[in-house]
Amino acid sequence: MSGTDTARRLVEATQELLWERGYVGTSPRAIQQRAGAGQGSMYHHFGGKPDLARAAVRRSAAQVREAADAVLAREGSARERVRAYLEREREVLRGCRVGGLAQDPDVVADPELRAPLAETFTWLRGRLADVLEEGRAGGEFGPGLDTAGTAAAIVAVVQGGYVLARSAGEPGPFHEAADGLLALLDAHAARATPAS
Amino acid sequence: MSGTDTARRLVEATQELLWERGYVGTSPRAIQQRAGAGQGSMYHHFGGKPDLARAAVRRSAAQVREAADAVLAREGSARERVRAYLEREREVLRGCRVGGLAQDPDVVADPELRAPLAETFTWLRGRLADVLEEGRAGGEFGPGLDTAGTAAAIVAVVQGGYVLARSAGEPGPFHEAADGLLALLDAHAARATPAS
DNA sequence: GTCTATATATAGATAGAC
DNA sequence: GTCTATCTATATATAGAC
Repeated sequence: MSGTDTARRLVEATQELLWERGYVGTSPRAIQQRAGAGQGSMYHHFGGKPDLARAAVRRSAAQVREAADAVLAREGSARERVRAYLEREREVLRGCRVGGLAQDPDVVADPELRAPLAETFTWLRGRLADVLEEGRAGGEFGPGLDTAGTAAAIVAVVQGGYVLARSAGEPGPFHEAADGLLALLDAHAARATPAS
Repeated sequence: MSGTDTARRLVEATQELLWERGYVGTSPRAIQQRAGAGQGSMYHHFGGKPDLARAAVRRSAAQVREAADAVLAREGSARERVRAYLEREREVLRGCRVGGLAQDPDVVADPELRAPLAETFTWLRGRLADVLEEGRAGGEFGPGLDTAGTAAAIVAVVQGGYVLARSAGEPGPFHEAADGLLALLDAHAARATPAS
């Protein structure tokens, strides 16, 4: 079972390094050191860096989807669940474990590496669209709300918010963008239920 | 003058490579080959890769600001200028020359490399907020429009739209997010001038 | 200003002992 | 399963000739 444990540690170390340094910035040597595993060990369990990266990216993508679903499945209005999703984000300056990899040309060029990214964002947009649709059906938003487009905008604001925050060196811009989007969504809610 | 020309070609080659492969993925060797310059030439004009990268990032940032201002300074309503900015984007799958660098840890860790990114997005958010403010003053939007927050959301949707598009392998998600945001903004416009 | 030679470190992996 | 030795290529630069 020690072997299985080593394989798991190698994948986890790769996940961390991919998050921090991207694919091109992650070396087999760094993975081995962080996992506390030797070279022979790594090449015994995995075919090499691309093989390890594929396992790591699949796992990170699954974790991101799970974390998002945990927030979106909570009780509350659609507006409240969207707000919770936008404000759930932590460690803004670290960026997104999955979205950050889209910047790497070697990732987008490899179908097996890119697939988990595509699946994650397709799923997330659909999940958010479902939440918005529930809200619209319940009269929370006006009937004209473009649920699919709004869902795509929400996901984009989060991913772009990371870019703005990392560029600024502080998390402020992430929250400004998220709050700005929520305020726009509230205008739609106000139309459905005019203020007293 | 040949030296000046070589220096310019080195900077331009570095700009292209930073856009395509990021900082960590760009080698001095690749820069020299793309610029058609020798090693001695490169190290005569620049102190090394970080020095060259600083010049290249500053130039790319200035070009991005110039291109954005060209669109935002055009004639038309605020809504129309925001739409023009969102739809101006080309070559979506290549991403943003400036925002893409925010993913690189070596870029955000170097104050001189990160500064042009911070300046670009601070300027862009302010420029968009000004456009929205003009629209609000002219009665185009309701008085409750959060111009600064909306501006941040617009910039984030563009940067995040690139992430979604590159993840998907096709530009569709970029445009879906942009259209979704515009539709939300239109709800605010509709409140200012109720539909007949 | 540009060229070629040289130098150290790391990337990424294979081979074979244990 | 893990370890050490070894290997080729590249990253990133410096030195000094021309």
